[in-house]
Amino acid sequence: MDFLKDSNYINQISIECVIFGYEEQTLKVLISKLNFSGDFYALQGGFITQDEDIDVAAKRILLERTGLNDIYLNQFEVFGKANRKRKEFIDKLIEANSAAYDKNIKNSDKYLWFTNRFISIGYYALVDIQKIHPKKSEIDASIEWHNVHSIPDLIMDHDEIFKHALHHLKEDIDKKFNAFNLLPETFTIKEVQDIYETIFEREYVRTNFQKKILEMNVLERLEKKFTGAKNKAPYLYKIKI
Amino acid sequence: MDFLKDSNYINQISIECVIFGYEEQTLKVLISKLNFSGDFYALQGGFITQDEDIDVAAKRILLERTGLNDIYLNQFEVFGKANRKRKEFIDKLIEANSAAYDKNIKNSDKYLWFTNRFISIGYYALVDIQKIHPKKSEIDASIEWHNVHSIPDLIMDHDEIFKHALHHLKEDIDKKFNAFNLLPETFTIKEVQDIYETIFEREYVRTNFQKKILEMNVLERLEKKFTGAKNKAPYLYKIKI
DNA sequence: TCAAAAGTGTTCCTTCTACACCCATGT
DNA sequence: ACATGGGTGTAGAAGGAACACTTTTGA
Repeated sequence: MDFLKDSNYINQISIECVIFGYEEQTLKVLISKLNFSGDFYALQGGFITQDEDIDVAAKRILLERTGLNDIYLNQFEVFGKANRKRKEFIDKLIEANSAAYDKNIKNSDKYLWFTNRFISIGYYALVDIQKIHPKKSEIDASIEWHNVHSIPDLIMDHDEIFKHALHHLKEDIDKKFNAFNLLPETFTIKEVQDIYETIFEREYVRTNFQKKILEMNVLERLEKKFTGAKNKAPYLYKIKI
Repeated sequence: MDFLKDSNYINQISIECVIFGYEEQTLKVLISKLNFSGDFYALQGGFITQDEDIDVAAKRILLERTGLNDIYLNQFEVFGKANRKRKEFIDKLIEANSAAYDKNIKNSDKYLWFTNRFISIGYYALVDIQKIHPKKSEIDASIEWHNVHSIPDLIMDHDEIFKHALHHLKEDIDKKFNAFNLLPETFTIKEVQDIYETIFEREYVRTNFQKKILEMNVLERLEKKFTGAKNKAPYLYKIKI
């Protein structure tokens, strides 16, 4: 936790990123297991330095965890209840790891900084799982993709933040044409349909779905994709610039 | 500006409220003229105390300015550019009011606190203009309703905040059925139509508009409203609980 | 009984949905 | 040739827009 020394973070504000990825008909979210005894799972969070736009801070956090710079990102909500403190969680963590900490930790600057009331700005990100190699931060024991339907209990109000992120994703997806960000640069309509069916947990009629997507007029048709399967090769598409 | 002494505000976070009202076919916004030489106009802002939910802080700010407690409120966006500082504005203000301040003000705690970088949480509120009597805060010279099409230049990025608020209002209005909050408890469909036509700057066919609103199924029909006009009395409606 | 505005019903047109049909591909 | 899945066209259903018609009110 020595990163506090070097940096010049704004007090009492954090960013929480809900990073969504898609793979094998499954919508997934990137969750860290913290590097302490006890099962502590968390979203990807971080802080904002004094000379950093909040959007830039969010991108930095994403870069640290995914290695990618140009990730699709959406600020969706601020979580600002007065009782939003890490105190309860940090105390539990210290208790579960009592061997590692001396008794005076609760008087330390770090402890006070961390257990203060925090306001969190929620972002959700959409990434192509194939393109990234999740990299744990210094406080993570591991960082892994979890099916959105089977995530572990998360610390603090991260469960709520996650649920709200998913809700906003569903609301935005047709308005902002952003589902394509879950796919590689080029993709077939079928792949888009799979994503929609996964996210909205319903089926779409193939032929109508095709029209709906193409009528959005945001895709550019490229060459055909020959997969070796014994059927007509589908066209590849990419997002129009 | 002595309020800083008493309170225990969170540093570097503020709330900015865009308060919309409706009157005489006009959408209006409540803007303060600050109590200093030079024409400084601003949205309704404030800070968050350490033990206060952000939504509660926004409500408190609204209560201070309008006297109303149960105002419709929507958090719509966070403004967090690194260069969001009041410094430029405060310096201009001090210059325009140099007689009132001694040379050392720029070393004062107040000056440092205020000119720091701030992250603002944007809320918009919808109120019935008839119900409130705008009350200026201690730094206001006056507080007045302005037609959204002719607001004065605002300080800092308040122009941008206002524009984004209006944009979000338009997006939300059908989704959240919130236009009714601009009206008294009971109202006629015609009054709702006037609001829609004002906000979206287009006309609606009366008969179809009536159906659209009633089919939302959020209104309860009450008795008729006899105005004395020589025409059929329209029904009054109120929002279903 | 007339003018003005509210409320209801009907027709027309656009859009969405379901499905039939044809096309390309590899075995 | 044929099984498989992609792409296009079309008829029917649903939803929205335009407008005619009826009702209510006060003069």
